[in-house]
Amino acid sequence: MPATVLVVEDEPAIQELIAFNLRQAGHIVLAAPSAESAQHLIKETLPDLILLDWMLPGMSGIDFAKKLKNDGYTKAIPVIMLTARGEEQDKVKGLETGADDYVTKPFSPRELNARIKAVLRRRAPQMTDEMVDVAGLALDPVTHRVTGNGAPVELGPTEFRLLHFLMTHPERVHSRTQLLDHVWGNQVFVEERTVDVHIRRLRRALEPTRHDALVQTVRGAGYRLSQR
Amino acid sequence: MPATVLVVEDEPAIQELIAFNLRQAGHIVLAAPSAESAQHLIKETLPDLILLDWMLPGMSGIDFAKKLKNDGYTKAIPVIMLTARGEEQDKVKGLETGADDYVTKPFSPRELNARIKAVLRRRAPQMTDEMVDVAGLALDPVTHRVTGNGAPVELGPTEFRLLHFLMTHPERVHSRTQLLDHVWGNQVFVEERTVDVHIRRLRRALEPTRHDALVQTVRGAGYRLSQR
DNA sequence: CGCTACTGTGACGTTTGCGTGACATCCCCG
DNA sequence: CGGGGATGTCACGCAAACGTCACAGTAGCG
Repeated sequence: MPATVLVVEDEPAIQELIAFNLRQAGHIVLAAPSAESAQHLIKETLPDLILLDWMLPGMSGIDFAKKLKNDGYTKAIPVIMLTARGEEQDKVKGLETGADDYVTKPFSPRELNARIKAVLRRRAPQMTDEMVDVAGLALDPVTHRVTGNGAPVELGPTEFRLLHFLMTHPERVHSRTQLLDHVWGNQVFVEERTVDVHIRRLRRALEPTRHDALVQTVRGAGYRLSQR
Repeated sequence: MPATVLVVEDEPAIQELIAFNLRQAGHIVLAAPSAESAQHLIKETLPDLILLDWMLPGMSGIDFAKKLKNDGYTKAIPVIMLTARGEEQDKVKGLETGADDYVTKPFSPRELNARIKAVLRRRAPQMTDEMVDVAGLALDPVTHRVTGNGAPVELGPTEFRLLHFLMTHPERVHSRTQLLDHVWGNQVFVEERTVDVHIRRLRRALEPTRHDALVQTVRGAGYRLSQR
């Protein structure tokens, strides 16, 4: 899970250290030496997380966090405070301002990464998890099981997501592009023909119970899941 | 009797205080500062109990409780309200919304723990302390013993909690993240792959009685305890 | 009836996720 | 303080899953 992280830190040495570790962990790192430059970057790039130094020149980290809160950003963007001392008072203050967590310097890279992961995890959206049933074909996102007239159906992860999407949007024709967006995620680049192959694999898995007929091809347009 | 408790409280100081006491009492604590984040956590982790602040930013505790009731959650998950004043009116309102108990701030840790114990006992007699049995694999939380077809099974503490959680939530697929939340508690920061290793150790311990086949891998999703 | 554009299908090389053993560290108890 | 169990992390290897291609098959149209 690569994330875009904005590091607001005036000390170049620490800045570099943090950035290096984050990049090692696969994150995309944006750096801002001051609160002012940070504000611009936030508006422009909407990072997934902000690492905010407790002490900043001009405007203190705590004031900056308050400002972010007023602007409505902290609701969307988690903030982790970096503080030099581990005093309880600082912790409480930091959390009061809307920070989601805090880390005391010096910190280990592992701890920082772990906390970042944990904070991001809390914000991650989730998909609907209700059972879907179409013409005897049943899919349960919770148990991750698919049955055709009661008999178990074996599917790979991608086939599962593909079927889930089709079943939650039946009758409607989906272009290959749309399917790539919804099933693969719009950040990935894969050939459109890849969809064909997965449709094929899905159909094959549904063959034993004749449910493969539900997956219909609409020439020149895409695919559709019929309800009958 | 360890239980998973979700604390919905926006005040960090009180949040910390409650969490500390609950962990002392052996509970696993999940924290949410707002109603929104709480909703996500509830769906993800299905806590055994919810401690709900009366006053919350954005949505009041009472509204949130109503929402939970409409979603059908309060039938399964007990709710204890935290209210600042002990006025009779609040109590009535709170209980009307489906809360199972209420505690007035400030409260003593002892009182809170007692009420938690009472609510869990009253509301969910089968949940925490009862024996669990799945396909000849029996786990007794009270004696802390596990047997496969009568033969004793040796487990470490973590493996025991892991198996207990899986057995009390069978069939359902749990992501590594969810397992970390439930079995480890979200205050610890460990790698997700650690779950794999403990699954491995659990399987090895269950091998002699062939019960290791119950612990199934769902590629790209997580793990599941099959009932067959 | 034949041409063309589009889709089905099998095969193949690559990637990714998971299982597994080994190792370092921590913590408890003697 | 030292020894042993429990735990977290790492590295390696394998197998499932994936994406892509080539070619066969089919539908639609003039």
